[in-house]
Amino acid sequence: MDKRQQILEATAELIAEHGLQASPMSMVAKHAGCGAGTIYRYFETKEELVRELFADVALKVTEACLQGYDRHAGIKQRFFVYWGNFYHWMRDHPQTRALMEQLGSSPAICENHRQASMQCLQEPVTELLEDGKNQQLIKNLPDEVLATMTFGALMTMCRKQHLTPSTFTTEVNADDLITLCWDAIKA
Amino acid sequence: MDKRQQILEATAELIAEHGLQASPMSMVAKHAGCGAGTIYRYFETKEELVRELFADVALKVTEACLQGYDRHAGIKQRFFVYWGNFYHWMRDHPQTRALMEQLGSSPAICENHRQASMQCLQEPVTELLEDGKNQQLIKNLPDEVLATMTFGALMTMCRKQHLTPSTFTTEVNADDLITLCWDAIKA
DNA sequence: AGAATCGGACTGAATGTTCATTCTGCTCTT
DNA sequence: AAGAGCAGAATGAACATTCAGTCCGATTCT
Repeated sequence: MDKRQQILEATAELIAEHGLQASPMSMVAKHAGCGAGTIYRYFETKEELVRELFADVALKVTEACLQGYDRHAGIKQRFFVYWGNFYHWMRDHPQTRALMEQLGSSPAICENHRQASMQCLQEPVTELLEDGKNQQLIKNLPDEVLATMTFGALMTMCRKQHLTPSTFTTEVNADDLITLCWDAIKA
Repeated sequence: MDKRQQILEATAELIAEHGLQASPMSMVAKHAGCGAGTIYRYFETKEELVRELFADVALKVTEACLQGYDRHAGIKQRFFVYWGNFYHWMRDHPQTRALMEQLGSSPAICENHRQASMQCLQEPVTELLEDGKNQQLIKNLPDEVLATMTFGALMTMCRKQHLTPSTFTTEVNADDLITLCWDAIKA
């Protein structure tokens, strides 16, 4: 029974559901099954709690994205595996998605910490894009541009599907989405 | 000297800079050059203020997107004009962008109000996409998918350029971005 | 062994702060 | 001098954080 982990999980659930500003420490405590003071044995402040949570989540997502990812496979296949994993994870874990979005643009986390936490997520993509550009399979634009556009497109799709599923009359096919992204960046 | 407008503008500036939860009414009042009580002559609650602000901003963005947009021009040209306008506006008005993102996923605005406010922004895009699909120029996927992916990609690019301009070593060319999006959705 | 003591982990009421909102009275305008 | 419009202090609720004490397993003492 790892209290620290329990607190992180409780915080994740609450923020995903109610948003950061509507998740008081007292509620986090109740959700985690501990007293309010206990949280402060593990985290200096609410801000630190949130920062650690963000890092924790970024790590989990990275892990998910790399499931079955073979650094030495073809460019296109790697692209589909990585972003397919990303999309599925985000679609199936709306909690994580909401969390990353809440915290991704919240003044509660400074830009440096955010960058650091997301580093691991970016790294494989950068490598992939560089390889692709060398093989002239991918447009010759900065990695950050290609990565950001793909990330943004998929993330936004997941958000929309979660928040207003009613706007999508038919089932959305994951492969169609990744293909869209691939067509966008391919040379 | 329209007080109501001044209050809306002050709110916009503060939320864009500090975020919603860090923009107390007292600060809004100071920024707008009025007393705290005065705000309540124009808006019932903070929530209503924020809701109106969102609607106001969505309208302004729509207007910007339609600059020089000709409903009867070719599909590709319409696409470039509309999303080019969108991108430039969002890039050059980080305040508006931040606002739309803050309020776009804030529990402070209910999903219905959000939908209603964004209606006007979606409408021309839907028409464009339908026409494009009829002419077989555009992938046969639901409008919402195509629109959401484009919107998400560009919006995220603007955010990233604003928050961490340092990640972009070279100047980002707007046309490259729209081309990316066009390649994504074209048949 | 059993009693006595210690000390770290934990609790939740208390504290002080920050806000949204209200209210009292002031200031123009007519 | 009446009334609309406004300012800003006052109010009360919500919250992050603190703290005085409780609990319990381990350690030392008899």
